[in-house]
Formats: sequence, C-alpha cells, structure tokens
Amino acid sequence: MTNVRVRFAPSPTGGLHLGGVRTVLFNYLFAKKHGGQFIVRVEDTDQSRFVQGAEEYIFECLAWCGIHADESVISGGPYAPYRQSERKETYKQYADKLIADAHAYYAFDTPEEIEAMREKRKAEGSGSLQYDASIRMHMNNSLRLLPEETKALIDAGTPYVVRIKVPENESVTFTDMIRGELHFENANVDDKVLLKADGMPTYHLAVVVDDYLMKITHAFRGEEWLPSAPVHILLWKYLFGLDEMPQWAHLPLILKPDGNGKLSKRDGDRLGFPVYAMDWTDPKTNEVTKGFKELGFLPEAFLNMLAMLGWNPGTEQEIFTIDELIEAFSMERVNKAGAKFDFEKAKWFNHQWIQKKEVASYGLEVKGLLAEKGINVTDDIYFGNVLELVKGRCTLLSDFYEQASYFFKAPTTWDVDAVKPKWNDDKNNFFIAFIEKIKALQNFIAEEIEVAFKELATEKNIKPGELQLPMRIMLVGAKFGPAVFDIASMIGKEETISRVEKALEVFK
RNA sequence: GCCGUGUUGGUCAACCGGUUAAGACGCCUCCCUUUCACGGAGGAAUAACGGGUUCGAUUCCCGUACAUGGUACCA
Repeated sequence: MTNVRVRFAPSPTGGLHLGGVRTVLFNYLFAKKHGGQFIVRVEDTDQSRFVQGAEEYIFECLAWCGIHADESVISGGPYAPYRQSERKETYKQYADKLIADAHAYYAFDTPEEIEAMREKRKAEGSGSLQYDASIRMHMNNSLRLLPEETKALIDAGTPYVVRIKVPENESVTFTDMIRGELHFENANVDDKVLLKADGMPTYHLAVVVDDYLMKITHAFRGEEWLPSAPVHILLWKYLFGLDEMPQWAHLPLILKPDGNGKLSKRDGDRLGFPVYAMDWTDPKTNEVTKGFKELGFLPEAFLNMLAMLGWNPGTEQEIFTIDELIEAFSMERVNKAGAKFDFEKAKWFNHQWIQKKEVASYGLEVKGLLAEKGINVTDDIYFGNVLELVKGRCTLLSDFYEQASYFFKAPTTWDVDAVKPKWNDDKNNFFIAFIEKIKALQNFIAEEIEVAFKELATEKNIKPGELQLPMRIMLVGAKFGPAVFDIASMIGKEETISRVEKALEVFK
C-alpha cells in the first residue's frame, strides 16, 4: 500500500471516449484511495497518427471531470518528459541492452517479405501466422545472419526494426488483479517489434520502460491489452526484474448497446448519443463529434455512470460523489465481462445529479445555455428560484431551456387546441374577474393565488380543475411545467395579469 | 484459421455449494397530479447448452456453443 503510483497514458489520435475516461477514472480512484500519485503520460509514438490539439483536448476533458494529476507529474519533476516522442533516446538505450543480452535482435525483413512468409505459412496450412521461434531462423535478421553481415547491413543504412526474442518452450505466468492468475505459452506469443524503423519505440517497449522509470506500481488498462501482456512481462524480466514489475489489472471493455463489439465513435453518431467526454473537432475534416458535456451532462453524473459500468460496490448504493467512489473503490470488485453501454441509464444518473447538486453549482452553465437562445438572466436570486422549481423535470442541463424559458419570456404561441374546444364565455368572464381579484392580493404567493382562484371558481360555479389548464396555457403556452400557482407567483402579479389578458385575446 | 478473455432478466448487476436468485435502468398497471414530470405502490422478465465432482450446483471442473479482444514497424 506504500507509494502507489498509477498512470493514464492516452494516445493523442483525437477524441477521448468512454472507455478512455473510465480507465483514467479507475486509475485515479485507486491512486487517491491509497494516497498515491496519479501520472498522465502521453503515448505519441506513432507520429503519423498524431492529431493536432488532441493532447490539449484530453487535458480539458480531464479538467472538466475534475481529475487532476499533480502538476509536477504532467509537466515537470524528476520523471519528465512525459511525452514519448521526447523520450526516444531512452528507449533506444534499452533496446540496445536487450540486443546485447541476446533478448532481442535486428530484423531487416521488408513488409513484403513478412507478408510473403505469412502467405506461405497459410498455404502450408499452418495455424500460426506469427513471426516467432518457429520461423525466425528463416527470416532476414541478426539471429540468422553472421555478425559481420548484420553490421554491414546496418552500416549500409538498411532499415531495420528490433524484435524481442521470445524464448521457446517456456511460458509466462502473472497475476491480474481482476482476473487472477493468467498463463500464456510462449509458443503463442510472437517476436513483437520493439523499436520501429524510424527509431521510435512501439507501445510494448515504451510502457515497460516508462513504467519502470516513472516507478509505476499499478498498471491498469483495457482488456484489449491482455494478449500482449506476456511480451511486457518478458520485457520486465529481461530489463528490470519481475520484482520491480507493477501489478496489472485489465479492465473489461465497454460494448455497443445494440449489436456486437467495442463501443466506437460511429455508434454514437448512429444511435444518437455521445461517446466522447467533450465535443471534439477533427482538425483535418472539421467534423464535430458530440460530447457528454455539451449535451448537458454534469461531470459528477458522467463519472458516476462510468464508475458503475464494470464496477459496483456490492451494496445497493448507486449515486456516489467522487469522494465516496474513492472510499468505496476496489479493483477486486471490477467485473471481468464487458458491459454494454446504456444511454438511458446514463441520463438517469444525470437526472439524479441535477437533483442532488446545488442549483448554484450549475447555474452559470444553464445561464449560458439560456443566453445562447436569447434569454439574458439579470436577477440571480430569481434565477435560482426558477431552477429550484423546475429542476425535477430536467434530465439534461439543456432541458432547462424548455423548462425555464417562460419564466423570463411571455409565451408567443399557445396550445390553443388544448383550450379552444372547451372555451366559453363563462370561462372568459372568470378570468376577467380573476384579474381584478388578484389585483387586490397583498401577498402574491402561490397559496393565496390558489385560494383566490378557487373561491372565484366556486362563486362562478365552475370546477377549478377546468380552469387550471387554460390558466397554464396562458402562463406557459403549453401543457407542462410546475403547479400553475407556483408559476404565477414566480413571474409576479404584473406579468401574470399581462399574460392572462394577452391570452384572453388569443382565445376569443 | 490460431491464441486469449468472458457468458445471471432487454440493459447494468448482487448472491463467491443449500436463497422465494437482491437492487437499478427500461417496460407495464395503479396512486398522486384535471399539465408535463418527480414521487409512491405493484407487475412482467434472468442463471447459454451438455457432461462431470458433490448429499446438494447459478456457484467448482471439463467440453460445446455464443460473444468479445488480439493476431500490425496502431495504441
């Protein structure tokens, strides 16, 4: 439990999807729970896939979620730099060491040659198409070549990669915090490329070296990494010793809600829900992918929902603050099986959080939403009261526009069909009298308005219920919203009278 | 094809050999509300299949099926 250090290592290829955020979350929860450090490192070893602005975007998303690495751990401190492209030389040194120790070798095979090898093996009916012990002595590499030949090739500037030499007839065993003891036969793991022809490391070399150098104690990542775990274990064994190796946990995948497979960006577009944390604009195509934030999610709800996807506390509690999550979290309670994403449930979490949080905490954001639609809020107290009154019927922050706009703007259209069929002179006269009656009201509060309304209705011999819907249409314009008298009280006497008068004209 | 991982209602899932197999989302009914929601009370709905092991298997083991991931000089 001492000195826990975890890391999140995003690949800046654009966007930050649900699975990515959940990986950070679990890392973060674990680190916080054990009083450890949370490190963010950037995996940009494939420069061809690097997208401009993607790194900044990832940090913005994390900031929105309220997940912060220590400053020293992002940009400075003893372990910097954190961007893999800036650590190129370091990886090379370790690759060289591996070669010197005969645990890796130079390979000069061109992609075409490798392809030819695979075609040949396929034709032979071989089950395995790997570059491994069974084939490496037939390939163009330093294992088969004489040392002088290898040297000549390198001196001549022949492109080469460095591959790990997976030993034959052995196996790799390690313990995963979620899955228990895992066992892999070396015959099934191939000689993965460690250093690419451009001198950049592959993920395999980079994680191991970085995790060691940054003293990572616990490595959590997606389940898709399980098949390459043996390579990483071997690298640990050769480079730093198994005693130094972090504890592993391979997190279950987040799956598509409908069909089969891993949840992807396209599924969101297809099924109408976001997959990214925040809006992401691809700089190449200018295509915008919707984010949870912009759709109207609260970060607490977003994280809460994600935490419950693949993990559960074993109790009936479902709504957790981040601190409660930290307290309750344990890797052992993470599920093994992938979970299908359910957008309905995600919205439910948001609804819960809109009720739970102080309205003031999201007031500013709602204010911005209203401003975009031309409603400028000037009175913060009034605004707060309105939010309090309507929040129960909001699932997304964006719902506040529909639910709150009529507190700031008189309706300009009315659902006349809801009123007209039953409208008559008696009702018209009732409202004319009602205007006069409320003018005399001292305290224009819901209870008194209701009393006045009902008294008058009894007096005029009309059922109050039959008058409430018209009243609502007058104030709101449509059939929704809180109790009519609450609305009237909120918008005030003048405004109520004005709206009733105006609607009376329309209903004629 | 080969290798890995997994499989409790439509979805998320609890129960880690003996249970009437929790709970939540969604769905349905009713109540509340002469609005729309919230809320409350009910309801339908689940252990992939076949073998073992055991007094007893949803729980352990083995097969099969299915799903999913990997099989790249992508991460």
